[in-house]
Parts: sequence; structure tokens; C-alpha cells
Amino acid sequence: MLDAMVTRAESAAATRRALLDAAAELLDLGGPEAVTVREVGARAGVTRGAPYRHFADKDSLLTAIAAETWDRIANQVHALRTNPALPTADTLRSALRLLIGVGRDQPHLYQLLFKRPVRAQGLNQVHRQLCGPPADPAAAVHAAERFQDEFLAVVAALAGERNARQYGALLLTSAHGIAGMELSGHLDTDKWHTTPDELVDTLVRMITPAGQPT
Amino acid sequence: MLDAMVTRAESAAATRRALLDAAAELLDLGGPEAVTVREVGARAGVTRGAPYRHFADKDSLLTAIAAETWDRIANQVHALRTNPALPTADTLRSALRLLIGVGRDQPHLYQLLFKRPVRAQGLNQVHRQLCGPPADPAAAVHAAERFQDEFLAVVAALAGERNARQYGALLLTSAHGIAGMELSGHLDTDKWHTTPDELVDTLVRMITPAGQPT
DNA sequence: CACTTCAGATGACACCGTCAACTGTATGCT
DNA sequence: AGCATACAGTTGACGGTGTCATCTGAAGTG
Repeated sequence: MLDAMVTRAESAAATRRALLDAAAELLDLGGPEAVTVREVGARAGVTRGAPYRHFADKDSLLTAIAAETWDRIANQVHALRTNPALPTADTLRSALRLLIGVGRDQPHLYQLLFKRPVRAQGLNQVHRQLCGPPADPAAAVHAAERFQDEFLAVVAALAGERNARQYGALLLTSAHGIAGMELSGHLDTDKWHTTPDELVDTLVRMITPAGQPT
Repeated sequence: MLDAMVTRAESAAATRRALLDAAAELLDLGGPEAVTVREVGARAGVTRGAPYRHFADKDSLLTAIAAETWDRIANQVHALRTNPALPTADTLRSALRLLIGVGRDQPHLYQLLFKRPVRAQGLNQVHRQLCGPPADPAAAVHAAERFQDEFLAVVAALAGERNARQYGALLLTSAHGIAGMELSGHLDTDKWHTTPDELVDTLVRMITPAGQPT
């Protein structure tokens, strides 16, 4: 039969991936409380100590998930932005709804994305050099910034370079607020007579220059 | 000397208050991780089991803090709103900055305010009837709604009843997003060439009818 | 006075993150 | 080839945590 022919590095990489996937699944299912190093290891087919060969601590594991997610979202916005068939107003709406959609579909993951950048103080000595420099939070921060740059480009395409930054900040923070209040249950659509989608439409309309296609 | 003359109910109420204060202090100092039932009890002068005489579980304790905080914020907005010396545009700005200020000054408390309404499933049997009905989350939700109603009145005073709800939702979610991104460190004022205060000003200007005082 | 109620104390349990020490195997060097 | 090393993974252990059942003693009540 086909020999598996896995090198040790490949096996380790596979375990690391399995750990990340298991943690992400647990996060989706039961929130951060449900993500336990032991259970993550078990779902990845290893025992409780093994995850510490790949991540300095539990926080680094979660931060790695945040980094990957920011990277994915940034790529999605980039794909939207470089699709020439899409009008820019629609592109902007899609980008905003993309973020809000993560908040709706994966609320726990969304909250992880906007966690305070973690302190790098908790690294134990064994892995301080093993897992490289404490670039863990840096990776997440970098990926988040890449998303913001992509988003900024979307805004600039619609509202011009001059207004892009201030409008971008307004749109991004607003979208984040919409997502946050929706997932925390504080955005009662009956009380406010509006929906997240309507709010996004209003925002985009506010910053769209006159004469642009809607 | 003056006899303390404390009835049992008074003593219990004092303990409850001490527990809430201790928990709030720990939350401010070290975030939710630092809020441990044991330490809360110790700071309130009781042992680890005592808090369970006043709160069904740790979550109920935190939810009670959220309820009290929402209540305080609602009162502050009410005071702003019913101050006749203040123009309505300033009132609105102050209300928005009030929320954002909590996020800046007490980030952990702020995040507690926007936590998903807790599940009432975890109540143990002893206190299920003891601590009354599981009205704990209901109190927090009610206080949060009172804040929203006060805020809605502020918006209505400036933008009129007709637009109040849609504008209110936009302003409230945006302010929440500004606070959230600022406290998570994702709002780089250098990158975006703007500040939370400027964003608030822009928002208020956007919904202010022409001819109103700024 | 006896009796009840209940805030608080205490022992116990399961679970958690984390580390030190150990084991076995794949890798690299001679 | 054979040997030494690196290192992914295991295991035992420790301190800490939320929570409960049980107990205790003092404040309230008839």
C-alpha cells in the first residue's frame, strides 16, 4: 500500500494544524470557556502536554487562530477589491457585511479577533526560543493591519484618497459596533426600527459622493 | 460608644455590597481573569463559600455588576438630558463620549456590559428559589434598555422623533464600535488620521438638521 | 424559653493551565 | 554503517478554580 512517508517535520506540522482546527471548532461550539488545552489535545489525537510543544501557552494558541482569521478576512476583502466587475459601492457594502457576518456566524471567533493584544510576559523558558521570538501577537496584529489596509483601499476607491482615512475609520468602527451590539443582543431591531444591513446601507450612502452609482 | 445595632438583614446586605465592590475592583485591576470567587470573598471579609449565599454563581455576580453599571450610566444620561442649560447637540456628544469614556477608563467593565446575556441554566438547586427567580440577567437587560431609552430621547431632541430611531441606532452602534476598537488597540489614530472625539463630532454633525447650533 | 432560619465556614471534588522529567523515534553526522 | 542528538509526545505532579453538601452558630420568632 501507499507508504505514508511522513517526515517528522510534516507530522509536527500536521499536529499543529490539528490543534488549531480543534481549538477553532471548540471555540465555535462553546466559546472560549470550552477551549481547554486538554480537550484540544484530545481532539487532535495527542495528550495534554503536547500542545505546549507547538504553542507557548493557551493564549498563544488562541492568538494564532486570530492571526489566521484576520489573514483570511484580509484575503477576502482583497478578492472583493480586485474584482473589476463589482462597483465600488457594492464592494464597500460587501466588505462591511463580511465583518458583520463573521460576528453573526462565529460570534466567539469574532470576539477573539478584537481581544486586547496579549502580553508576551507569560512565556515559559523552554519555549522562549523554541517557538521563535514572541512574534505570536505580532503576527495577529500584522494580519489585522493588513485587513485594515485592504479595507482602506476599498474606501479610497469610492470616496477618494482625500477622505479615505477619516471615512474609513468611521465605517470600520461603525461596522464593528454593529457586529458587537448584534452579537451581544443589545441591538433590538424592533426597538430601533432598523437592521444591520440597513445601517450599513445608510453608512455607505453617507460617504458616497453625489453622482456615484448606488 | 455607638452600638453597631446591625440586624441580620443589614449585615447580609452589607456583605452583598462588599462582594460587589470587591469584584468590581478586581475586574478593574486585572480583568475578568482576576475576578475569582475566593479572592472576592476574601476582600469582602468572608470565605470562599459565602458568595454563593448572595449570588447563584460567579456569572450572576458579574451580571449584577453589569446591571448596576448600566443603571448608573442610564442615570448619567438622564441627568444630561434633563439639564436645560445644555444645548442638545452638546448633550448628544456628551452622551456618546460618556459611553466611550467608560471603555477608555474601565475597559474590563465596558466589555462586561456588552457580554452576551447569560444562560440561566447553570443555577444550582439551593439558590434557585433562594435568590429569587433567575431575574439576574433580566435586571441587566432592563437597565441596558433604560440606558438605550434615555439615549433615544437625547437623539430625538436633536433630530426629531421621525429620525430618532434610525439615527439613534447608527450613533449608538458607532459609539460602541469606537469604544471597542479603541480599547482593543485596533484604532490607530496615526493610521486613520482621526481620533475618537473627531469621529463623535463627525457623527453628530451628520445627523444634525441644518440650522441647528453646532 | 425552645425552635427555626439562614449567613457563613469547611471539607471535598472535578477540572483547569502549566511544568519537569522521561521516552522513543527520526534525523544528521562521522 | 553506527552513533549521538534533537525533539514530538507522554506522564506525574502542583497550585489554583468554581461549585456543592454538610456543618455551625447566632439572630429572629412563637
